[in-house]
Amino acid sequence: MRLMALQVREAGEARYVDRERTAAVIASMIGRATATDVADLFRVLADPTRVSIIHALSVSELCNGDLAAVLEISESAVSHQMRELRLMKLVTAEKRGRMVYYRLTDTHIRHIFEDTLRHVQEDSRPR
Amino acid sequence: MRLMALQVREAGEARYVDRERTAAVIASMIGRATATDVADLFRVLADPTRVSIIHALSVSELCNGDLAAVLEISESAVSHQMRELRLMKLVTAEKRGRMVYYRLTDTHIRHIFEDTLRHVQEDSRPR
DNA sequence: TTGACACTTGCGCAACTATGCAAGTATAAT
DNA sequence: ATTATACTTGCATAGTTGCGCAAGTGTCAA
Repeated sequence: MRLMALQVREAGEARYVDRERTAAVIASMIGRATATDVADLFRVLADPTRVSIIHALSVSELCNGDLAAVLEISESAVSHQMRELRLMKLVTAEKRGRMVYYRLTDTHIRHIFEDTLRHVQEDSRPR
Repeated sequence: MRLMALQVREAGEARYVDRERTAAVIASMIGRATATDVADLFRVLADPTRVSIIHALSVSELCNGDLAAVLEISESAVSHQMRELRLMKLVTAEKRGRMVYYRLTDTHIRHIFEDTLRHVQEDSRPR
């Protein structure tokens, strides 16, 4: 015998809610902190400049000046972004002489990135 | 025999560039349009509210009001975000009566999302 | 030492984003 | 018809972001 509780609208309730469905959702809900952590991670990848930087570094380690030259943007812009990428642990910086060499941190973020790049390139093929 | 062109600094050049390394990077460079496409995709996932919405929809299809109740945010906020998610093809909307039911579009974005959520939850375990 | 080079950083601002509010549309109930 | 419900949307605004500029730090050369 199955419980029939499809839609019990209680009097005085502010808005209609499907209790059966929402109960399951609420049970497996992620916290606001977790949602923010996930969002922060994606946010680092959500800028064309950083996307280009990450792609370039997936080919070779590069110093700040190399990145600026390759991407044709200012060294300041690169430096600002590298700070963010370092803070979010997506790259590591190694100082050699007066240059700073950047390298991708070996995490699965790298795979997510390459995955998505491939996906986007496939999608825009038949255009 | 291997070409030795490690670092040829030309006089009057604005800034030092490692030509050997940058040549390889430039050859496989992605265009600005592609970088923007990738960034846009990540940008949709780069907000805690949208992260929560996507997670909720990965459990069950839900209408606007259900989402507002479950996430404890306004219906307006949900609606604004759903517009974006629809535009970016992450969800599909189906109108039934006066409700609009949202469902995740079945793409690999879904996998990227679940992958990353798992990753973040692992990372924050030993805290 | 003095100077050039490679990079970083604080400030500021233009551009963008998330969402509340209030008005609007579509559907259903009365 | 009127009214309630479920959702959407334009506008306004507080908050955020990317990066130019100019000054600052550390390293090497002369």
